[in-house]
Parts: sequence; structure tokens; C-alpha cells
Amino acid sequence: MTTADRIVDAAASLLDAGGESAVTLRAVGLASGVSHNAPYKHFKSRSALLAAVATRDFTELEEAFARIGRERVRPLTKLKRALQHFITYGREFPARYRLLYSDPELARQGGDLEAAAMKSFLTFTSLVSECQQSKQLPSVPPLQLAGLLYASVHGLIDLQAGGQMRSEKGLMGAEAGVLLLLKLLSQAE
Amino acid sequence: MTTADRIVDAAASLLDAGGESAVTLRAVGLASGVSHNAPYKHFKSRSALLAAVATRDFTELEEAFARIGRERVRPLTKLKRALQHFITYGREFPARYRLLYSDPELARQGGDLEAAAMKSFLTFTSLVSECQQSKQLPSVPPLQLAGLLYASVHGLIDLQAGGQMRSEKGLMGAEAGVLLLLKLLSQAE
DNA sequence: TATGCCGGTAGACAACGTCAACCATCGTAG
DNA sequence: CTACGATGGTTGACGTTGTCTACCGGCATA
Repeated sequence: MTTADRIVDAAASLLDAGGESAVTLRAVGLASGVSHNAPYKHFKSRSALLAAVATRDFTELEEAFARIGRERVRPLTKLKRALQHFITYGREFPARYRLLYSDPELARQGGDLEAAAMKSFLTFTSLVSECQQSKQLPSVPPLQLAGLLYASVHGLIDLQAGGQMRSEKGLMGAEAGVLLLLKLLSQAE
Repeated sequence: MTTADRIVDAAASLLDAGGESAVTLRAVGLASGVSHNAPYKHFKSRSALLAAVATRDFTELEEAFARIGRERVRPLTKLKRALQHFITYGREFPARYRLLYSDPELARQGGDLEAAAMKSFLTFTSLVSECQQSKQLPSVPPLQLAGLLYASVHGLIDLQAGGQMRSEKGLMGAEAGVLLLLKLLSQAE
């Protein structure tokens, strides 16, 4: 494993452990066994390092979507599994999840964050499109339906990750929300 | 206008102008004509100041929802107007919008942020409930449907505020997304 | 063998949040 | 009338942070 990888790993761990503010270059350096300035040899700034973490997670997300897409089950089942994976990831790593969709400045830190994000969305779209072809979701333009579903699920996960949607308030969890949404959508056309 | 109000105003302006990182206590002090430490006489910390900004915005949001709820138009029209207001606010003040749903630590900074957020959501829920009573939305538990709608719209606004959902990518805007969602939901039951 | 890049170090700097000490004003208890 | 505590303001200092600059060793290559 290269040093750059170890630095990204350390940043991700710190992110999980203490939120974005815990990702200081000094802590990253300490955790990856280098000095507090070594990250600058691999990333242009702290933001660029965070962008690298986000890019890696987007790529892994896309791989998961693609893997699920190859399973031999009903299209709607694939979609549900993909959404379940998304939700689980968001619940397990809320800080990393929120990083994915944080400031637009992150995307402009160079790198291929935007491309990775777009690719994962397009793979997700193909899952939605499959459901439409098998008449399990209404026949509106696939990109529109996928965008709507993606945004809705993002909203559910984000509110849950931020603690604004806790079940003790009588609200439902992200899983229940997704299932309700899919149920309602499948009744439309 | 009290000094505390001026400080909150300054923080909101800086937030709009340069994002969260631009809200430094020194800049806030300068903009509101006090020293860099005066905010501490009114707010326990920088986070508490940001929480005050968020609380104010949630309150204004709730007032807008309540105002729209008193209009004499069809329930679904009220709901659409409320959502349109929400979207417009998010587009005009993306940094403030994102502050509303940022870290859970903000909510724990004391203050009544959580109560204000809940109140605005409940007022929104009453709009949804009205639509259900007039059979314009499916008859599922109101809190669930409202939560789903709220989260979905939040997702649309948030992705747009973060620049992840730009129309030049062939994706739709938040308004179109909401209209599509309402159209599909109204076909279900 | 000399050289220039690559990846690392250490140190300094300004800006930031926060803390402590100090001070003016003013309503009020004695 | 006076003493005083609370309120809201000030200045200065401290530690931490991101970032910049300078330095340095190894190693491929001309």
C-alpha cells in the first residue's frame, strides 16, 4: 500500500471517529506515520485530501451498484438491494456520507470527484431503468425518475445522519421511507 | 434592534456571502460593530451562534408554512406553494439552507433549534394532511407521508445547493422534481 | 559521476476559537 | 447617597490549525 493510500485511510478513519473537524493534517500525519506536512506531497490541500476520500467512497459505491446490477434477481429487488446498501453505508459512516455531498468547493479541488459521483449515479440509473422496462416503475424519463429517487433517498439518509429524523419522534427510518416510496411509485404510471 | 440581533444578522450575511467558513467571530464582530469577543456575551460559542441563525431561519420557515396554510386555495395548491417557498429559500441562500440540516452537534448547542425544526415540520405535516383529507394524496399515515415528502424535497434542494444536481447534466431542477413526485404520488393510494 | 526530481522533514506564520482579566454603565438594596 | 453586583463591552494572550518555505536524502538517468 502506497503512502498516499495510507494517508487517505487515516483521513477516512479520523472522519469516522470524530467527524470532519477531527481530520487535521497533523492527526492524519500522525495516524499514517508521517509528518504533519507529508500529505502536501500527495494532495494540494486539506480539501483535496477530503475530496480524495469522497472520490474513493463514490467509486466503491458505484462498484457495489454495478455488482448488485449483475445479480440474477428481479429488477425491483436489485434496486431495493442497492438502496439498502446506500442506506447502510450512510448509517454506518455518517460523516463520510455527508462528505460525499458537502460543499461544491470540494468538487472543484481538482481530481475526479465529480466524474466518480456522476458514474455512480449513472449506474444507479441503469437499475431504475431496468425496473421501468419490466413495468415495475412508472414510465417517465429514466434520468428524471432516477434523479428523483436518488434525491429522495439522499434526503432520507441525510436527515437520519444529521439526527433530524429519529424514530423516537414518531418518524420512520430511511428503510421504511424507501419502501413506502417505492410502493407508492409502483402504483403510478 | 438589539446587539444580539445585529450579531446574528452579521453571521447570516457572512454565511450567505462566503459560506460557513467565512463566519469567523472576528468577521462577525467587525460586521456588527463590536469586538471579536463580544459575541461570547450573547452566545456560548461559535456553534451556538450558528445554531441561533438556524433557529431563526427555521422559525421564519414555519411562519411561511403557516401563512400559506391560511390561504384560501386548494390544499394541493397550498402544499405546492409551501414547497416552492422551501425550494426558493434553498436556492437563494444555499449556505444557510445547508446549515439548517448540518451536524447534530449544532442541535445540542443548547437553544431551541430542535424545537423550531420540529415545529416547522409539524406545520408542513398539516399541509400534507389536508391534501390527504381532500383525497389528493394517498391515505397513508400523515406523519409518514409528510416525512417522506419532506426528506425527498430536502434531498432535491440539498443536491442542488451542493451543485451535484445541475441541469446542464441533463438532470432536472428541484421544482420539476417536486412536481413529478407529487404527480406520481397523487396517482397512488 | 553529476544532476534533478520525488517524497520526506522541520520550522515559521497568520488566522482562528477560546479563555482570562479588566472596565464602564446602571438599576437597586442598604 | 452610596456601595454593588450584573450586564455587556474591551484588550491581550494561548494553543491549534492550514499553509508556506527551506532543507535533505535517495535514486533514476544523462
